[in-house]
Amino acid sequence: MSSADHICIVEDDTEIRELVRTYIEQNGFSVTACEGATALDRHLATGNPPSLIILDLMLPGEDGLSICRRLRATSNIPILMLTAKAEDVDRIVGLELGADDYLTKPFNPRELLARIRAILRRGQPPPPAKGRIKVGALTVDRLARTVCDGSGAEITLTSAEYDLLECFVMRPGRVLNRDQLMDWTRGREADAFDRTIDVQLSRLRKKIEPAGGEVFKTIRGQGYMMIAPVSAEDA
Amino acid sequence: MSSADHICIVEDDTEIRELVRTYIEQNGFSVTACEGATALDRHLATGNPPSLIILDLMLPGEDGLSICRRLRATSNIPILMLTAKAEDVDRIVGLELGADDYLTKPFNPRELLARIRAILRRGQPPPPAKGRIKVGALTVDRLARTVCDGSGAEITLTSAEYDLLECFVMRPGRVLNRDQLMDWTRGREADAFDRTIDVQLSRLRKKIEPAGGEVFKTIRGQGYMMIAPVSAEDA
DNA sequence: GCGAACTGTAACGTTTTGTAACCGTGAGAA
DNA sequence: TTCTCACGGTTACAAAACGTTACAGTTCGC
Repeated sequence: MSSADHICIVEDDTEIRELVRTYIEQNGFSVTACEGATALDRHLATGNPPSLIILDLMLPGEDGLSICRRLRATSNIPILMLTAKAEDVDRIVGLELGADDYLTKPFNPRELLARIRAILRRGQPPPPAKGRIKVGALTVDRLARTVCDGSGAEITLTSAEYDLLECFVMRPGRVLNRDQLMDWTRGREADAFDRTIDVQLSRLRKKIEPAGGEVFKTIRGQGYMMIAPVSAEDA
Repeated sequence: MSSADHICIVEDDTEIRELVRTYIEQNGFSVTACEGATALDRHLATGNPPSLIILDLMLPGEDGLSICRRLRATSNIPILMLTAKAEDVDRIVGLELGADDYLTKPFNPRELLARIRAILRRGQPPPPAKGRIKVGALTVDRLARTVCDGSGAEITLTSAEYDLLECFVMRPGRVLNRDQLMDWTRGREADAFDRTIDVQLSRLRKKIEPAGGEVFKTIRGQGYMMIAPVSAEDA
């Protein structure tokens, strides 16, 4: 989640709206507050889409359900629904319409923040556990355990190299430390001066970065992160 | 994916269970909803295996990880795991216990449907059925215990070679270690420095890979995996 | 009993991997 | 700024795992 994440809140009750705005601004997000559908549309029309929309269910004029349905027809911006009553119908309908999460009022602001973060962390839907995944210019096939470059030619990786790559592919955009990587690839702890992961990552880089551009970023003192954009390949 | 695809959902929370059931039924699947491991086992015992099992990670009694591991010992039915916490994803993907995909709650039903379809489209593991099975360019006839290449010409395998091949055909996409293979083909344990399986697999490769392309992948330190796509041959 | 085919064991060559060593780089201190 | 030092990148080498071949024991049909 970048520090510049922008959140849009659509809520008619001024008090709640400003409360939420203040709270999440204090926590490092930039916020646009909208009173209703019209203001939201105006904001979206600026061509600067938010990372997340918080949408009240009950609104004068066009209600949250309708807005949600309308947004979903054209966009995938995550939506967090607010509902006044914890009625099953609302939950069902809300989720069916494509909201990513919901919260019933009154809610704890920290709960709200936690859910915002959870949604943003999920970010783009995680890659499928099996099947083909695009990583920058590369294509990773989890069934065949192979990697191909942009032209479709296979890049031959050893078992250990592939295992390491897969760790990152399954957790894009996260910093993974050496202990975790050791655990996932070898199933054992890394002792203090173990450089195994560094060496393997060096070997992996040498093979795939000529074809895939910069794939890994080293986070000094912490570990490594895959920065190439990841998406499920649609057949 | 046939229109009669049957899906089994194992989830203790009644609300989510029924929500999912309703949603995927509306989208053309038939559904069996199970409250826990016991109900699932009962359903599987009917001898009418589902095309896919949706499995909640957190269950009272036997949990999802355990069920998944247990199912994988004997079957290839695709499994989609549901987890409440993003951290659990590490357990699912890290522990390699054979789930085909996963989704974190709360999830968007459209996302769920997309993943169900993706898994079924991959058409992963076909029935451990008798009859003819296509393995990449090859055709394996389990009744006659024969293998033919793309042109229909028979590739003569010895008995041990065929047995070994069949182990993989019955469990495509899974890593099989030497102990398992030894047990299934010879019915005995492999002792520490037994290279029997390696030699047989080498002989098998030499015979079938010229005709079938790359069929087996060596997973260093673990065993072998069949990566050629497998499907039941339609008559 | 004989020969051919099959299979397990041992041996040898190749590839992969962990360890150690060396060097470059960047961040913080002086 | 320069110095220092911890950290990470890379290479070299030895050990481990794997692929393959040769050979000898076994089985099976005749």
